[in-house]
This record gives sequence, structure tokens and C-alpha cells, in this order.
Amino acid sequence: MGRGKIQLKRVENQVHRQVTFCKRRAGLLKKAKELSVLCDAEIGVFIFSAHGKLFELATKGRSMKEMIEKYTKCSDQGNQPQTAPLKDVQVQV
Amino acid sequence: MGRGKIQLKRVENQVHRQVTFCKRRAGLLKKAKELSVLCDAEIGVFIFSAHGKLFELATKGRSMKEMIEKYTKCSDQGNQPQTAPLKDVQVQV
DNA sequence: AACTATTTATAAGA
DNA sequence: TTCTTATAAATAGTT
Repeated sequence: MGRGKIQLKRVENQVHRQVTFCKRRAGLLKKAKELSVLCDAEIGVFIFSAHGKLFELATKGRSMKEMIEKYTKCSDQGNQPQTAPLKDVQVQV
Repeated sequence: MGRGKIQLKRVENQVHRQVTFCKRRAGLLKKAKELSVLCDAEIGVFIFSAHGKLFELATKGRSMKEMIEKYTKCSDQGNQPQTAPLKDVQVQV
């Protein structure tokens, strides 16, 4: 989206990369919040910048710590999580 | 995006909600992957559907478990994470 | 930090 | 329900 197509590779110019990071980070968190509200889903997102700075989001009034506990329990119980698909997979919810 | 504006509230029709969940979940994970590649960031995302089904993504070849360990360390070390802003905040990286 | 030209995501519709 | 299309939304490049 924008005046040119993006190449799916690291943005080499450092200033551009920083700007892109800020814009897209905001966009990603917005999308996560929308998905949570629209579809009644609980979502946890954390982002480490290239320099190790942490950004996070946990939806539905939960803390990230709570989300992680829930995640861990769910994984331990052998629920096979849907890993990121290379191509989209349709999975029953 | 689409033929009508969305209301930022739970999609009441169950079929529509399911379709929206599938589409937007795929979109969110795609955006996360793009952000990771473009800006050299490490990103973890997990999503619980309303019925408790888990979907996850961890970028840069890491497992979610590794990501969570890194997150926990980072939080414990007192790095103040950037919580989800109500309005977008600009933070130096 | 604002502004648009464009691309991209997606809500409805077929 | 898979594919299409009109439109909303995100954002790349610019100022």
C-alpha cells in the first residue's frame, strides 16, 4: 500500500526502515485489536525491534503474563497450534 | 476494507464472524511476517478463537517458546514495554 | 509530522 | 463456499 510496491526484504536504508517500523507496528497492533473485537478473540502480540526494544499488546483486558500462561497451558495440553501457514490453511474454529 | 465500512464491534452474525475471523487472522499473520522481514524485528503472535482454538506465529525461525523466554527475560529486566496505546504513540527504537 | 497516490486488505456479492 | 469485485483502509514515497 503506498506509492510503490514493496519488496519483501529488509529495508536497507536505516531511516526508511525506522519509519516503516513505526508505521507498520502501529498498523499491526491496530489490526490485532480489531480482530479481537470483531471476532471475540484473545490476542497477544509482542515485537522486539532490531535493537531489542519491546512492544506488546494483549487484548480483552488481559495482561501479557496471563496470556502467556493461557498459551502455555493450551500448548501443554497437546492442543496442536496452527503454525503460521506458508499458504493460508483453512482450519475449523 | 471492503464494500462497507466496518463497525468496531463484535460481528453478530455467526457465519459472518467466522468468515471475518479467517480472513483477518490470515491478514494479521501476513502483516506480522512482513513487518519482521522488512524491519528485522522478532515478532510473536498468538490468537485464541472465541472457542479456544490456538493459532500462533513466531518469526525469524524461533519457536514461540523461545520468544516467550526472551519476552519474560526482557520484562523481568525492567525494560518498560510499550503497552498498546489507545492512540498511537511514537516511541524511539 | 502531514500529505496523497497507490497498493493492499477485505466486506459483500456472485 | 470458493471466487470475484467494489470499496475501505494502510502505507510508500514525498513535502
